[in-house]
Amino acid sequence: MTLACASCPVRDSAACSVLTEEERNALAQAGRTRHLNRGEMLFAAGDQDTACATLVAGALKISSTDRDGNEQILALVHPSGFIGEMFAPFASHDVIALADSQLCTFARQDMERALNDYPALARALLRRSQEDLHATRSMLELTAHGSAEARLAALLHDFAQAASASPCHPADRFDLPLTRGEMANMLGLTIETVSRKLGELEEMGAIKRTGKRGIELIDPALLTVVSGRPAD
Amino acid sequence: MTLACASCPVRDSAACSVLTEEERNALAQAGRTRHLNRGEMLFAAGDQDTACATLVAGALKISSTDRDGNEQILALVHPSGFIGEMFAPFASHDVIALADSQLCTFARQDMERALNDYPALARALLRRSQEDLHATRSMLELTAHGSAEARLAALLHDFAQAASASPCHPADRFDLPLTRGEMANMLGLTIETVSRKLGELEEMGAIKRTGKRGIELIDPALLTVVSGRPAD
DNA sequence: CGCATACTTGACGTCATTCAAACCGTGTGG
DNA sequence: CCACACGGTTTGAATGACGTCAAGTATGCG
Repeated sequence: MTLACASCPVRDSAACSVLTEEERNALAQAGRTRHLNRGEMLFAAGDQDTACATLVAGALKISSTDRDGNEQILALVHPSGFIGEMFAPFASHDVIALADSQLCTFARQDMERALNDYPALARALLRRSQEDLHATRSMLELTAHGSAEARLAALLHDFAQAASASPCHPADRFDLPLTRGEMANMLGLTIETVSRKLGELEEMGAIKRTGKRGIELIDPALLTVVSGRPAD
Repeated sequence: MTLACASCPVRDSAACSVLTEEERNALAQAGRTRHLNRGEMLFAAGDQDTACATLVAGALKISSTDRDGNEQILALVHPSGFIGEMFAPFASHDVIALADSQLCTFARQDMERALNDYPALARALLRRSQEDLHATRSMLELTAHGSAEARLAALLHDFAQAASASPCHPADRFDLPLTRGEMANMLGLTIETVSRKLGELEEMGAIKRTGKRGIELIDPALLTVVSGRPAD
């Protein structure tokens, strides 16, 4: 199935939004849409012919599995995000759908050609890559020095931002996009610790849990303080 | 002082190595060399007019400081490495010289122009950025799940690689480029823990310490096992 | 209803931190 | 030359945070 850019929900925010209409159409010739069900894998660490892709809808996780079989989530990918190993000979991490997802994929060689043909695309991807780098470094900052509570508070804060439409105001009510287990292994904690700290955050009046996944932000400022991160 | 690319020690490995002789000369017009003494800062988090730079000699650290004044080293930069905030309005981290260093700096607007004029440069920087992203993610992997011992072993392994001329064989003798304190705050540990674990690694026969900074790899394989990372 | 999956809660152990003291190499001044 | 102070490092003992193990509580689905 070829691409229907005209009706694409991320046509104005994805990397390809920097292209002219003409260029985009040309690129679209090489692309294919792909659907991934929750739990399905786009590619695995070690794969040699990894596709590149823009996420159109849904959510992905980038994760790695150590020798003991423990998974570690390294990053989440939201709609309009770009995935792809354009330079290394093989993928270093797994990419798996966290929810049913819609992708727009390109063969690696096509992507490489597009990078040569459309300099604006290379710049757009460079920008994204730098943003990803920042995000990853701020995770690193958190996991290296922060307590379990701080990590969880920061994660909740990030989710609140992602759940909100406006970029710099967190949503005051949202559903956790991850299970406890997924949060735990993203933060380098255990399920039990996540559960306990979530309870403590509720006790101290920062949040309120409704059901298993519903979160209401009672005191966003307190959450920010606990997280030890600079204010919004 | 303008640039002397002809005698540049990283002329074949830095980002600008993808340019033609002519393009490089044009870019060199905009560049300036700069010397930083150990401890001097290239720019600080929050700075608005950050320069871009290629490290020619020496070593830099990218670090951030939390509200309590604790520093956290997020990444090291080795010669031929590139630093620069080309897209965000201000720097998010400090960049400080770990050793006396030689840089080749460019004003941000000049760099932006070069990015437009030389598509190959944008691709080269994209590639670097992706590599940095991988490196940061593998640090993240380590600090999230790994024990103090594993983190230290991995760091030593990385140093051994960096100290060696050949890319995929670690040097069997090298000097630690960082103090205990710097290692500690890179790994999210305390000085004491680093010191103790270093002792334990020596006891178990993985390494031998000579003086305060000299390290000899007795059993590199053991080190890799302890680090929990995939083999070379 | 029965079973599975996700989550919560408690008791206990382990490992890194904290606090405190000693150690060592180096430079400075008497 | 020695005394001394200083930064970086090592070592020890006690505390505390998070992990582990194990039991118990929803919630959903056949």
